[in-house]
Order: sequence, then C-alpha cells, then structure tokens
Amino acid sequence: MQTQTTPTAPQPQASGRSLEHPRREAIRLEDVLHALSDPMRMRVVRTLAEETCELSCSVFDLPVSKSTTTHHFRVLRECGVIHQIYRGTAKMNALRRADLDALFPGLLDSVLAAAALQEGRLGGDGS
Amino acid sequence: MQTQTTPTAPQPQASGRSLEHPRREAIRLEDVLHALSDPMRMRVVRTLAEETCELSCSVFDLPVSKSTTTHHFRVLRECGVIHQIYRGTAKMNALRRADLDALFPGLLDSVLAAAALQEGRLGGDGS
DNA sequence: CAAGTAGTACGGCGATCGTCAAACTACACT
DNA sequence: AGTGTAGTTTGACGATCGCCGTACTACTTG
Repeated sequence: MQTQTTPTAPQPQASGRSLEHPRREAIRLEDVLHALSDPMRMRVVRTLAEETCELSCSVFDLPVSKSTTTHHFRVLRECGVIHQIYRGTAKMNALRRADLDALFPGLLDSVLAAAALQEGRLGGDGS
Repeated sequence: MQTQTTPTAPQPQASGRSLEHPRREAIRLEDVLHALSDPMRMRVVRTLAEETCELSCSVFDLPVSKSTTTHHFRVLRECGVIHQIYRGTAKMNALRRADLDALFPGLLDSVLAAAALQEGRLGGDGS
C-alpha cells in the first residue's frame, strides 16, 4: 500500500524545517514511562505500533484540539518514543522501535501487550 | 526470625488503621506507568523487587522529607503497585508482583531490567 | 496569486505534581 | 507516665501538565 504518485519523481521528501530528536543514548526511562502514562499518547503509540509504515499526525483524529495534538506528538518525540519528519505539508510519525528495543529490551512489547490486555478487560471503551 | 515477645500472643500483626488498596482488576496501566515515571518511586520499587520480604518505609532513606516519602508510598499503594500493612509502629511494604504479573505479564520485569540497564549506562549515579 | 490543508507558536486556564515544614497520631520501651 | 520512633495530615509553594482558542507558517493545488 504505497502512496507514490510518479514512478520517476520521488514523493515529497524531508522538507523544510528540522525536528530535534534525542540521540538514542539520551533517551531516559522515566521520560518514556511518563509519556506512555497519558491515554492520548498511549493511543498514538499503539496505533503506530500496529502499522509498519509512517503515519501522518492527521490520521489519528484524537478527541482533542489540533494544538493539543501537536503538544502530545511533541512530547513523544522529545522523549524519544517517536521519530517525526516533514513530508510535504504532512508530518510523518514512526515509532523508534529499534532504539527503544535496544535501550529497554522487551519494554515496549510488554507495555503494548498490557495495554491490549487491559482494553480487553475493560470492554474496549476504556471507561 | 520472628519478633515474638510472649509465646501466647502473636507478634505485632496488622494493627490499628486499615489501608485502602485497589482490587487487582481495578489496577490501571496508566496509573502504574505514571507511578513508575518518578525516580523516587522507581527507586522504591526496584529496592522492593530485590528483596523477597517486606520492607518498612524507613529503610529506604530517600533524599526527601518524611512527608514526601509518605506521599510517594501512598501513590504506589493507591495505584496498586505495592501492598502496605501496619506492623507495630512500622509500615511494611511489598511489591504486588502476583497482581501485576497477572494483569500485565512481563511488564514489571522489563521495567526493572530497563532501569538496571539504564543505571549501568549512566554510570550508576543516574545524573 | 489565491485558496485550502497540515501543523506550529503563543499565551492562558485550572488541575495535578513533587516538595517542604509544622503539628499531630500510634505504638514501643523504659 | 514519659520519651522516642515511625509515619500521617494539613496547608502551602512553585513547577508542570493537559487542554483550549487564536493567530501564524509552510506547503500544495487550482
């Protein structure tokens, strides 16, 4: 399911401004746990984990305002959980799986599994 | 290693006031992650995980005031991470391993392993 | 160029957080 | 009874959090 338009020209690549990402070694466990302790951000991370490709911010459609959405994505990026790049007008998001797995082996998987299990227990709506 | 005084009377058991603990099913992943995202509380949990027996609050000697210590233990109890009972003048703490492992398999272990790994990376002092 | 789309920056708001000191309660031991 | 030890409660503080709306920038497409 690729989104290419022209076979010859590559699609809009990393354009314009640059985003700051922490280096792998600078990622801190406390920050990651804190980032994941917010339901909105957990939702983003779970969605990102299900997909293999990058997702733009807009596909998430969180039940909060646009500025709050921006805020949550920024928290996730600044603590090293996701990687973001600009692609045309969109900003693409991807989980930093390799970095997280290298730093904290098994952590992401057990958190994701725990979230899925809890969602099952609570009937899926989380309330 | 019992602390009995009289052969007839059992040692200081769960005395006086009662402490509220969430039922196993009421433990929420967000709350656990939030609780663990604080360095002070992580330290407590890691120490508790190393010991097999209960530990009193006072053996931790956290670099914060007594009231702050009380606060952190309360957060840990109320979110279901630890179990506390009064035993004489002391308050004994234990990790709710069985509950956490049942609810979130592998989570606690990977968090503890991640904390240990990170401590190694950062040289042990965590700063 | 104009219009539209995707996301940002900048306050500001109320709630929560981590922290403390001071006064207090509960229990043990002399 | 009196002293000491362990932990609690309250109220306060500054910092951070999650959230919003408004105004803005960057890119795409007509």
